[in-house]
Amino acid sequence: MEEIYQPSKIEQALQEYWQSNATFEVQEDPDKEKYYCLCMFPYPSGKLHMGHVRNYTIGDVISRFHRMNGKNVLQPMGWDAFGLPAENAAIKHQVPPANWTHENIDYMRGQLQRLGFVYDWSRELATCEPEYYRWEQWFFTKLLEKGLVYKKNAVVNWDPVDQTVLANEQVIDGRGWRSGALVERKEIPQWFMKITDYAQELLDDLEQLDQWPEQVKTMQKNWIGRSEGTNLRFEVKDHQDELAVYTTRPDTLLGVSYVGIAPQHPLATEVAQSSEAVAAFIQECNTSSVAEADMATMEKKGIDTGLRAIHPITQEEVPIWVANFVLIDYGSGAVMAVPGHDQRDWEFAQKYSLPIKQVIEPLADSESVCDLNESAYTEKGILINSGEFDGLNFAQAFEAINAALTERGRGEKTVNFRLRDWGVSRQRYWGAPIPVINRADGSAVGIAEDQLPQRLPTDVEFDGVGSPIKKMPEFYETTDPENGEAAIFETDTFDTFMESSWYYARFCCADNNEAMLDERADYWLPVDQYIGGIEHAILHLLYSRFFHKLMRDVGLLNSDEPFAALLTQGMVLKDGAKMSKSKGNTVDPQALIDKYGADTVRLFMMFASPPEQSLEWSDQGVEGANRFLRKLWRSVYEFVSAGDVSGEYDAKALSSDGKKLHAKLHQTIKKVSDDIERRYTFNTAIAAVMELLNETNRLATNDDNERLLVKLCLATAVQLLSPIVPHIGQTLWQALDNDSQVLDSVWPTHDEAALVSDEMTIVVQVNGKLRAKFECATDLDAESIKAQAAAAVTSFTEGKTVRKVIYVPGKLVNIVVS
RNA sequence: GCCCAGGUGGCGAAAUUGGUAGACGCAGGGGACUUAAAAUCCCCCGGUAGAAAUACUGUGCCGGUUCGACUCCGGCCCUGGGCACCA
Repeated sequence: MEEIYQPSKIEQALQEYWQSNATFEVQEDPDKEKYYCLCMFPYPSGKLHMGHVRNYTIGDVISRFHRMNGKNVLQPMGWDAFGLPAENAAIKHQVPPANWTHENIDYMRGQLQRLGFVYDWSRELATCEPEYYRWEQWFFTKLLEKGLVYKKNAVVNWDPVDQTVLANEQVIDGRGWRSGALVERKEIPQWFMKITDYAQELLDDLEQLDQWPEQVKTMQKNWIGRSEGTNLRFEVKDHQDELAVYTTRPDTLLGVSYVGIAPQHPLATEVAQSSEAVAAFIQECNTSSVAEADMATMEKKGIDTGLRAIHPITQEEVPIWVANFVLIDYGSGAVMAVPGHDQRDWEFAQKYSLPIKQVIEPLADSESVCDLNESAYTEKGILINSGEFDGLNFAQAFEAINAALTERGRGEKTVNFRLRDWGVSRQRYWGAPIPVINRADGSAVGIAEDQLPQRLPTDVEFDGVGSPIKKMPEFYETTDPENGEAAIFETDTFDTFMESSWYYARFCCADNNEAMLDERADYWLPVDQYIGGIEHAILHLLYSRFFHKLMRDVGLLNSDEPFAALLTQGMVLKDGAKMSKSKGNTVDPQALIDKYGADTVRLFMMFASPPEQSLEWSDQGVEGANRFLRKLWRSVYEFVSAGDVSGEYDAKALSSDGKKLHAKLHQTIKKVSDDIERRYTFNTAIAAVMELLNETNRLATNDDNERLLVKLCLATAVQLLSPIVPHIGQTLWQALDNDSQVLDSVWPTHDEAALVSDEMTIVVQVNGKLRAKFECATDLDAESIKAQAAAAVTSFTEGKTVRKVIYVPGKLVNIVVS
């Protein structure tokens, strides 16, 4: 073995060995316990960033760990290859998006291999390949047949100068990012997936996901937003249409003083035809971005339509206002406003001098006060000023008012979801073509299975203004398959979340050109461990869960959920800010790999913080990680140089220090196993091995029995670290007499008997403050321990009365005095 | 604005079930080795007072529960993630 640790001399050879031996190519084996470990696949943006390195190191460590624990481990890798950045790069560098994407994939694949990640490359896929997206197109036509997708109008950000649709991120301060023109809202026909049909199941099944972080489940639950309330319909004075609203607070119905409708509401559109003021207001509302965050923070404004709604209970007339904060996509696009008991309604009423009426008073035992001059009273309470409903509490009023509305035919109890259907149409080029034919009459039909894939042309002129395929008659011109009349292929492409919603399943059978999925999917799924950024907590993970249920219901799968366990990693920061090109604070992983080797980079990533927290980049921390690896190498080198020993040691014959090290070894095995498998706290696992190595090096011995102990400690340290630092792990494992792949070795198990100590430390507190500690025999009785504790702190208890003595067995005694 | 996290030494962090706050590492200080440097090894290292023993104090802020709170509860401040066309 070499005296000095030189990663450049060991890493490449091992990577080539893993590659050429297809170390991580796996087959379905019903006799072995399977373990499917998956990291969120990367968008091929050019080169790996630190977030990728962190994500894939975590996945590689977990995969290697479970492999050493005897499981049939699948760890695949692919490319989320469609998306906006390829189009931007195409404009900037005058290169077609497909070429740019493929070059990036080739470069990044090499980087992943250079980091020592072991994937089953035989399953590699890229979503921009027709072999992949054809199945997505096929699946979409199946859903179309089943009525689970439909077309409707929806608003987009429209750049009037570039004549193009903008993504939310392309709208900067209300203006198009390239043209600088004020963005307009524009309604265009788009395809939607009926995720709302699955809202209840998506909510209910969160309960099965006991290995998901609570915060992610809470976010999804709130996103789905199930509420129980009332659908009610106001008559509109001198008008034939009814105005439907949804409310979760029917108990406040008698406090309604106006009704708010969205600017896009049909009633608003109608009034605008005869009212210039209303038309102008709606026009103003149509020059804001469609992003909800912008909607929620903008100044609340409105205008009276002049129309009057008839209150369903009192028959009073209340004004109908167009309000910019009412969302057309939520509920019915209209709200009943109760300024007394809703803060937003209250502010709006204050601004426009609308009546504020109290209909709820605080419960008798409530500490809150109702002062409608200050703010709305939003808590639930007892009804007042509500006629026959006076005196009822929330639950009683909820039932009584619903009953009254039902009796009058003006409303009913209902369940509502905040979740909206998923719009999947994008007016962009670099995506999977939506596989439909649009007929002249506006109807659409799915492309027949034998005509798929509907290929995206890749030899295109790309000028960035609109999608090239929208200007290519040779792409879109076709005929109606039923009557032969002229028709056109859809030129919109899919939202890229479509591709990332099912790739995890395709990895199970990526080579199947006859079907989207086959029986192998049921062997591997669900994914046992999914790992990715917290920023995907809602959209990607919810869409994937939805897609899984769709695939199940089309008969492609037999499980309900795609990901059994989820680990959400935090961001990589530098100087307290997220590493990003725009902030100019990125660190190129490649330069570090070249300087220190892959193991150092992997070790630093895992040691700097636990995976769910953000990770603060530190050049000195990387240096420290490298220093530890050199120390590990030197420890093994010095041991090996001093001559080999073989056999097993006799634990009973060890010195006192030897016995302590023997106990430390088993504590470390126990802790590291638990830290990796259950807690995912790789940082504390590494710290534990550091402690073991420090103690091992401290045991100076020439005794052969103790040298055997040292050898086992070193070999175990190497083995426990090998999932994290596989190159040095393999090299040192061999140096310590093991003629095998450490990856094929059996993960060590601890001996419970070795953990039992005959001494323990008792902490003594007086009134909860630490005052003394002492060592005693483990089997000493409680009374003796209390007595010894009392004797140790007499200077603090003298002259005082002992009120209480608390003894936490094996840990501490707290003496309460006064 | 709404939903979800996080806040502990000079820095990254640890404390797993309410029981010794700061493990492990980085930076810094002192020492050993060396002609010298690097590398390596040893010691110190939250703050205040003290020669020291030790005492007081300390986990974003204010309050509460408890024998005991980084940990639980209420209120606030700040930072980050998401908000449906970035991925």
